[in-house]
Amino acid sequence: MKTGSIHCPADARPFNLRASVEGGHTFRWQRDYGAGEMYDDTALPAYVTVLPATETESGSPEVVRLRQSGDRLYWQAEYDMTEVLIDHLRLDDELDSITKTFPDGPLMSRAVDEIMGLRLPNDPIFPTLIAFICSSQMRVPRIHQMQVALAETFGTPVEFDELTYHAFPTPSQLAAASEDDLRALKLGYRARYVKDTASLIHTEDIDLSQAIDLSYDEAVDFLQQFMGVGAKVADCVALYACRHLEAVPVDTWIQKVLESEYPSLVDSSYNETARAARSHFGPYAGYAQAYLFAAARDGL
DNA sequence: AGCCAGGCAAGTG
DNA sequence: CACTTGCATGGC
Repeated sequence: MKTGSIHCPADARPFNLRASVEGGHTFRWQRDYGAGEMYDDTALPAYVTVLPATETESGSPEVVRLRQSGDRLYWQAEYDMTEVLIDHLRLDDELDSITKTFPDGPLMSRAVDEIMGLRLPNDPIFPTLIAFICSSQMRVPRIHQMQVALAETFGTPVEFDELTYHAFPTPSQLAAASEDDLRALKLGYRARYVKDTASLIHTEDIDLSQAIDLSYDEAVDFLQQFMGVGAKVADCVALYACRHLEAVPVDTWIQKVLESEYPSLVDSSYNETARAARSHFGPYAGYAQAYLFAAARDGL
């Protein structure tokens, strides 16, 4: 096992790992109570994820543990994860410059003050697509719980530091599950959507990574071909996995924020409201959305 | 007990 | 196109 640390570049500070991985933007990280030695000098939790085989040098799923101490991130893995983590956690994003592009407003100012350091993820597309299909009419902790159940039931086990972790299932592994198998994991009516989406991607051998190279509009159209993916879920996947930072997913929380703080942006149709929000919040509108979402959920 | 949660698909007018 | 309805589950 290798260990190492990353110091955020001066122009990319600050960083808030907890806000970034527990805020509902990614469902891939779990608190890791097995990482005893990572708790030596701090009360902050350690986290663990399993990178999909498609994202690793080895071509196999790889475990990564992470803990923050000040501006430094400590990691444990089988090989050097510096570049992978800089990419996945967007550590090169210059948050000061990004937040300066947000329009002024009392709620926005409070949100940036309180939650500064939140970074959007660059997550793998398939797990993100499934997670946000599961997100419909669900609360953040239960969405996370479903992803853990999917990984532990259908994902490839990976040994690390004498413990067993599980990668998120591949399209092939999920396509092999029956709808009843998925309902047993308490996915409810989303079970059919997950089954259909995994099966389509597997049988047609669809390359999801093309959504990164498409324009935002094209990416959203591409993503909505999948069962259970409407405008809002497509916006989430575009933002959190396809690097389209202008996407503004308008969920019930953001809808309430817009109604109270930005009423002129609200329209009866989702697409018109989201378009108005993209236009108003600028090139990093997705980041603005993330700060407003966190502020709303924190009751600011 | 009822309402709501990071909505969506299918049906109708 | 706009609007309505059914859908699983669990916490408050």
